[in-house]
Amino acid sequence: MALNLMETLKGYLKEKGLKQTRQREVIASTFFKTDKHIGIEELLEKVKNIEPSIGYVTVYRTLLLLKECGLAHQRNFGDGQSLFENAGEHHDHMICIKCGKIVEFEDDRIEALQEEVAKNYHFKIVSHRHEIYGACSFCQTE
Amino acid sequence: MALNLMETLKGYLKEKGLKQTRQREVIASTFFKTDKHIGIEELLEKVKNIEPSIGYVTVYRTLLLLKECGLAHQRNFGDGQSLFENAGEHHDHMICIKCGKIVEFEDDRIEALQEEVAKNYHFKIVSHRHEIYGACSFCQTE
DNA sequence: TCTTCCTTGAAAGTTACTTTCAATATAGTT
DNA sequence: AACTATATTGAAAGTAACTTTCAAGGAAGA
Ligand SMILES: [Mn+2]
Ligand SMILES: [Mn+2]
Ligand SMILES: [Zn+2]
Ligand SMILES: [Zn+2]
Repeated sequence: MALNLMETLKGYLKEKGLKQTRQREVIASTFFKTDKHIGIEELLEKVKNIEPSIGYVTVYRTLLLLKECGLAHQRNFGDGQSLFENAGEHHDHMICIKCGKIVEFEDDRIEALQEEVAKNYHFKIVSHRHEIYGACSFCQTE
Repeated sequence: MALNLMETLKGYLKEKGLKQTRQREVIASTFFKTDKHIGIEELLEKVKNIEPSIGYVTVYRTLLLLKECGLAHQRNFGDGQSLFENAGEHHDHMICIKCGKIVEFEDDRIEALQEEVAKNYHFKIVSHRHEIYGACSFCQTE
């Protein structure tokens, strides 16, 4: 999988006249191996273990690049910082306001009703976000 | 309506040992008269027409106060700044990414399905946000 | 190898708040 | 009305999380 993703990235770079670099290789491959929602600083810590000279800005720019070529999604769950995740099937999120746990969900019935609502207002959907905030199963017994 | 709202605010102030001031009166009454989603700067401009000496910070703090006593909701539609609106029936939003128009919607079926999803994950809902981004009816003919 | 254009990291800049602080304004008590 | 304790205000300073700038260094086609 990660190999495929890297190939996709390389194809995009070539197509846009951009260059392959050690930094992009390290940052992207580390990101592709991550299976959760990760912030810039946190990803920076990981890549620094491999290549200590890499800076915040390069991680930031590489994540924007991955987003641009459709390999990453940027999320904002209200705590002020962006989290990135590997692109995949569409889904929405439930966020625990006590422990920060993020649970992904997807419900085709909700998606369909959403389409219906938009249609009623002659509104053409480009994207959406549906976030549920509350207490996860572990955090309910205070 | 606005009178009732002002009374509610005054009750809250008294209850918390806070004070009634000319600034709070002007800011709150101006806000209560606003029927759209309004930013701090924009509300500041309005109140300055009545009381030019009022500053940004007082508007900011008063909006937090209104939020605290349940008379205002704070929204973030992704453009970086907060918008406030008078509290009322729960609803979600569709935001036009071309002209910025905000359309409110509410669908009990979606709300119910959302409850169902949360229940499946043993997740206790505290709040949620469901935002649809796209083109409003006016902005579809580019 | 040459040369052009891209990339990098540090530092500076930006935005939208958020906090601090000294002066001033409430409002309950004489 | 005067007194007093506490809250409020506005200007200015501080913060957080990016975002842009720029000079030095690194790809990659010729
Ligand atoms: Mn996700
Ligand atoms: Mn609304
Ligand atoms: Zn939790
Ligand atoms: Zn529009």
